[in-house]
Amino acid sequence: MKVRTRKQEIFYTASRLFKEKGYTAVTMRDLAAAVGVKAASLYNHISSKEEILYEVIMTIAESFTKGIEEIRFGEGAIKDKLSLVVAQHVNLTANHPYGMASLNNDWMHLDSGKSQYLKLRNTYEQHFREIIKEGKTQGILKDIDEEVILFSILGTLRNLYLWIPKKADLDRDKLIESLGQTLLEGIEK
Amino acid sequence: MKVRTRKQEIFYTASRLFKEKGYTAVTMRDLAAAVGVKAASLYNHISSKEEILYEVIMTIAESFTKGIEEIRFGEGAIKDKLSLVVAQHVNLTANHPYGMASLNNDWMHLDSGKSQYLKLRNTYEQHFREIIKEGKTQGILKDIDEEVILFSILGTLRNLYLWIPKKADLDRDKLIESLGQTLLEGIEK
DNA sequence: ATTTTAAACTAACAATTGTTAGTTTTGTGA
DNA sequence: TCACAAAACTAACAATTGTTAGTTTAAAAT
Repeated sequence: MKVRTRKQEIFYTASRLFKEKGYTAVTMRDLAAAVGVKAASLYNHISSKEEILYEVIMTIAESFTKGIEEIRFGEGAIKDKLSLVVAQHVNLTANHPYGMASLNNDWMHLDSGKSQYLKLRNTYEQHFREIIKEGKTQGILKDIDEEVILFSILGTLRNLYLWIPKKADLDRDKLIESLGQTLLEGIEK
Repeated sequence: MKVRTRKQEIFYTASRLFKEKGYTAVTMRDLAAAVGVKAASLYNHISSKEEILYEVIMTIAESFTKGIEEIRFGEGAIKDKLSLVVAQHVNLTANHPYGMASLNNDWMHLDSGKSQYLKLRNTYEQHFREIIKEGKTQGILKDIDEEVILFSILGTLRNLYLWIPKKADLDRDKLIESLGQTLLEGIEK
């Protein structure tokens, strides 16, 4: 995440603080200090605290939904599509290591944007569900409750932001590979 | 979670609110209103807001760590132990549907209790890791990076609190069964 | 060099925060 | 019935919150 303008620096720094303490616990004075400025000065660049949250969350949420849409309607076998979903998650998380925390934990503090966000999330989950359904129809996936499959995979992927930073060593392609294997083929021999 | 005393009612109601909005965003006046009392009255039962968080989190955290310790050092095959870990997670989450949210998202707002909590969590993860290691040593588990296995399973389990309430229909034993299968054997045929 | 614009500052606001002090009500056992 | 303890209340506090107004400094454009 290359930072070009001051406004972007504010968004980025905010997302970092949001991850550490959560949106509500981060004050505008905290943020200002981290940026190296007085609280009031922030308002030369942004219009409200919530605007920051909105920007951080929606940017990522839109990428996710757009991405899975392309995967779902794209070419390729179901197994490959599932691998692509895992890969997209790893990549987006690696690109937005901080923002993912707000996406997961702070979306309820969105005001006007909350319904927008929930709509995107529902759409995302629906696309994912359809991919799984098709896999079951084709007889490629086991006959396990769809919701269990969906939330099992999604559960792991949603937590990626917590340990991707810690596992910087494990390179990205290896992670995509082994995580995909774990989630799709299981861990038992 | 049967509530017996007013104090327990406060803890329980608080954990419910904490799940909805997060610890920081819940005010003592919010909590008081939900309990049907004025904010100051809460202090006849508790000594601080943080005490509530501490109680909610530590009760559950201790159950987890104690539980996995028994599993790890108990009898039985590794595969069964892994299933037991999944089962314990489902059961504890079902028994503490709200508190799990704080355990996951609000522990950083613990003051004196934070290091205690982190110690419990590390111990938990370490026991889990050892079970996985033994599985690999015995040749029962695939040769996938331990950390990937650990956090993949744990990632899913940590999110259980978000959808167990929504899937009240899927009965508990079925959930343990299908979730265990998904996590351990994978979803591909 | 001068004007204009962008971005920092200081000071303050009204509202909200967790918490305390002191008082009144409620319920229980003697 | 009375006394006592538990638990509610009102009122207020000091600190902190997001935000605004007005001003000064720095940078860019003319």
